[in-house]
Amino acid sequence: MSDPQITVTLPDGSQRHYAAGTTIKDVALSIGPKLGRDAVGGVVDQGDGPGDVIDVFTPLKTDCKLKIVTVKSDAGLEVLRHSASHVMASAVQRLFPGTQVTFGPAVDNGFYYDFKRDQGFTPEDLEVIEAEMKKIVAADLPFVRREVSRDEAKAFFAGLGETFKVEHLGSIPQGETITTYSHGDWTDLCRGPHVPSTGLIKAFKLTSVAGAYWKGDERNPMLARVYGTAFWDEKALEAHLSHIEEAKKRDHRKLGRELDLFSFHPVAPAMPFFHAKGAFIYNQLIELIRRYYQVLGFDEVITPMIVDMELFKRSGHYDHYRDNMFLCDVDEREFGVKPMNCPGHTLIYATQKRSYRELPIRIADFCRLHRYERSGVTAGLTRVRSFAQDDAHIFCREDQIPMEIGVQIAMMKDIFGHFGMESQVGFATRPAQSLGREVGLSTAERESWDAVWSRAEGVLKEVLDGEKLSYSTHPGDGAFYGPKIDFRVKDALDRWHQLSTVQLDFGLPRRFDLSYVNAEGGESRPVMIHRAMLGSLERFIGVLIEHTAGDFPLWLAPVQARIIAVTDELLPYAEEVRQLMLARGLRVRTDHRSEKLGFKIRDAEIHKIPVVMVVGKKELEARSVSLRWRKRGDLGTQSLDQAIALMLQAAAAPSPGEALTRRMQDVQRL
RNA sequence: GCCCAUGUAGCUCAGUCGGCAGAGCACCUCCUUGGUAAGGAGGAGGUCACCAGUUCGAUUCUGGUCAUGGGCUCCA
Repeated sequence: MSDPQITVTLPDGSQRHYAAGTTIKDVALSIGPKLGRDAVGGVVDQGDGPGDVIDVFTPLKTDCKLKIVTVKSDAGLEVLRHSASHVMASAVQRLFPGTQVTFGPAVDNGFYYDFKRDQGFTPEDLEVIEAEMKKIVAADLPFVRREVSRDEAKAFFAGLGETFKVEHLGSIPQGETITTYSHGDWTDLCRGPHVPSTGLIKAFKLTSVAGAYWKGDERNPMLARVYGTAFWDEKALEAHLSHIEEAKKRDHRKLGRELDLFSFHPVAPAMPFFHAKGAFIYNQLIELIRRYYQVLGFDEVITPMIVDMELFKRSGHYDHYRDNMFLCDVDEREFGVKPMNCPGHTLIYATQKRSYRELPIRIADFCRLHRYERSGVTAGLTRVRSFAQDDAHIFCREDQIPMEIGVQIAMMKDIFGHFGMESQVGFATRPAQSLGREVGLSTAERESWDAVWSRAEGVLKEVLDGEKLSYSTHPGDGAFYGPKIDFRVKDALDRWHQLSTVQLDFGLPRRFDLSYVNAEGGESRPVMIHRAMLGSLERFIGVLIEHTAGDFPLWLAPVQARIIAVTDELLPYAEEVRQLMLARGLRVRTDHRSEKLGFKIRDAEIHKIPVVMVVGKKELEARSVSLRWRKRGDLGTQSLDQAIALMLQAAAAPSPGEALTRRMQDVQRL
C-alpha cells in the first residue's frame, strides 16, 4: 500500500499533493529551488487557524494550509536569531563548563540567552564566546528536531544537571508536544523553530551582558543574560549597528548637555534641572496645551504639592503607592509629596454641590509631581522622580463618556500631527485584579461591578470604532480602577513611545463619595476620566529631542536666530536688526565675539540655531541681512522686512485644528 | 531593590605595573577685523566621585558609599 496522500493549500490558493510525512522543506523545494533554499520555517493551519512558526523539517501529517517563511521575512529573522541564541548557549557551555542554560528567545532587535553562572560574564568574555560561535557556524551543523516524552526529557536534562530546564518541564501543560533541538552534540529543550543549520548564522554580534531574574521574578535567582543580534548578512548587521550609533548621537542626555537644555546633579538624583533653554521648551509645550484647553473647555487649577497623608489614605495611594512617595513629618503630622494630581482634584470637585447641568467639569493641572522610583530604574528625562504632566481630570456623567473620550482622541491626533509623529491606539481592558473582584464582596455587588465594567468597556470600544481608527486590544492590561486607551507615537527613528493615556475611573469618585444632583433631583455618582496627552513633559521633551535630533521647529527653538557681524564695526547694525526682530516677538541673539565669520557660523551650526543672519557692509548699505537657514540652506540677501516676514511665518506656533474646534462647538457646555 | 559596567579639568578622553596628573575642544587675556563649518600666541582650570583600610607614600591596591549607564523588576 502506498503512503496516504495529503493536500497542501498555499497562500495563493493553489493546492499540491504530497505523501503524508513530507516536510515543509520538501514542499518548498518542490515549488522551486530558490524557495527551497530560502525557506526557514512555515506557518501551518490545519483548519483551526494559523499556528506559530515551525521549522522546515517538520513533517506534514494531515491536509493543511501552509505559508512558507523565508529568510526575507520578519518571522524568518526571528527564527535566525533564536537559532543564534542556541549557538551562543552551546558556545558558552563549551567554554564555561558548569554553566546552566535557561531561556534564550529572539527579542525585538536580536536575541538573548539567560545562564546560571555565579561569576556572570564580562565584556571580554563576549569576544571569546563570539569566536567560539564562529567555529560552530563554520562547522555548519544541522539543527535536529526531536519529539520526546516528558519523562525522557526530564531524565535527559536531569542527567546534564540542568535544573532550570527540569523545572520548566514541569510547567509545560500536559498534552503539549515536547521537543528538543540539537546541533552537533548540544541539545536544548526548545519549542523551535530553527534554521536548517548553523551555517546560516553568518552575521551576528554579542552586544551586552546584563542581569535578569529567572522567569522575570525578583524573588527568583539572578541569572546572567547575554544579549546579541543577528542578521542574514553582514550588510544588514552593519546597518543595524550604525542605526544604533545614530541613535546614540541623538541621545537626549547628550544633546541636553550640548545644547544647554538641562542637567542632573547628585543632590537630586533623577530630578532634572532645566536650564533657561530647556525651561523655555517646557513652557512652550505648556502653552501649546493651554491653547487646546481653551478650545476644549478645560479649566486650569493650581494645587498643593505637599499634603497630609490623610488625603492619600482616602484615595488609596497610602495602601498601594506609599513606597513610591516622598514623605515628610512636620508638626507631628505625616505629609506626602503628591505623586498624582487626582486626589487634589476630587477635593476641588467636592467644594460645591454639583448639578448634572454643569458636568462635565474638566480640571487641568501642570503642577510638578514627585515619585520615588527605585534606584536603577531611572534614566535621563525618560524616567525621573520629579516631573509634570499635562494632566487633567474630567468629571462627567456616564452618558457623557463617549463624547469626552472622542474629543480626547481627536486632540491626541491633532497634537502629534504638529510634531510629525505617527500614532497608534491601544485599548486595555479589565485586569484580573480590579475593582469589583475583591474578596468578600457580595454576589450582588460583584454583579453590579461586572455590569459597570462591561458597560465601560463597551462604551470605549464604541468610541474607538466610531472614530474609525485601527487599534489593538490588550485584554487585562487596564488599570485596576477602569479600562483605558493608550496612545503610542512613533519617532523619527521608528521607535514607539507610549505617551498619552485616557483612563476611566470608577474608584476615586466612590472613595471620595463624589456626587451630583441628577435631573430627577436625586444623587448620582460622576465618572472620572484621567487623561494626559504629552504625558510627562520631561519624557516628552526627551522624546522630542531625539525625534528632532535637537533641531527644534522654530516655534519651540529657544533661540530662533543668531546675528553674526562680519566685522566688529557692523555690531551696531547687528544690534539694530536684533531690536527690530525682538519687537516682532522673535527670539534673536547676536554673536559679539571677535572671531572670523567661519568660526561663528560653525558655532551656530553646532548649537543647532535654526537661522543665522550674516550682516556685513553690503547688508548695512542695503538695510538687509544674509539669511542662512539650517533646514533650507542659503536664502541669500533679504530685506529686513522680508527676513522678518519669513521668520514670523515659519515661527507660527501650532494651535487646535479647525476640525477639532468645530467639533467642540457642537458640545453644549464648554 | 537586584546583576553588570563606568566615574581623571566645563566637555570628550589619555595616563599612572603605588612616587609632584596629561591632550584636544570650551573658557580668559592679547594680537588679528575677516563674507558663510575651526586665524595666531599666551593663560587659568583637577582633594583623579566620596569615605575608610593597607602602605614610608594611594588617583592607582582592598572594602564601603554615592552617582551615571545597560538590563531585570516596578509603574495601585
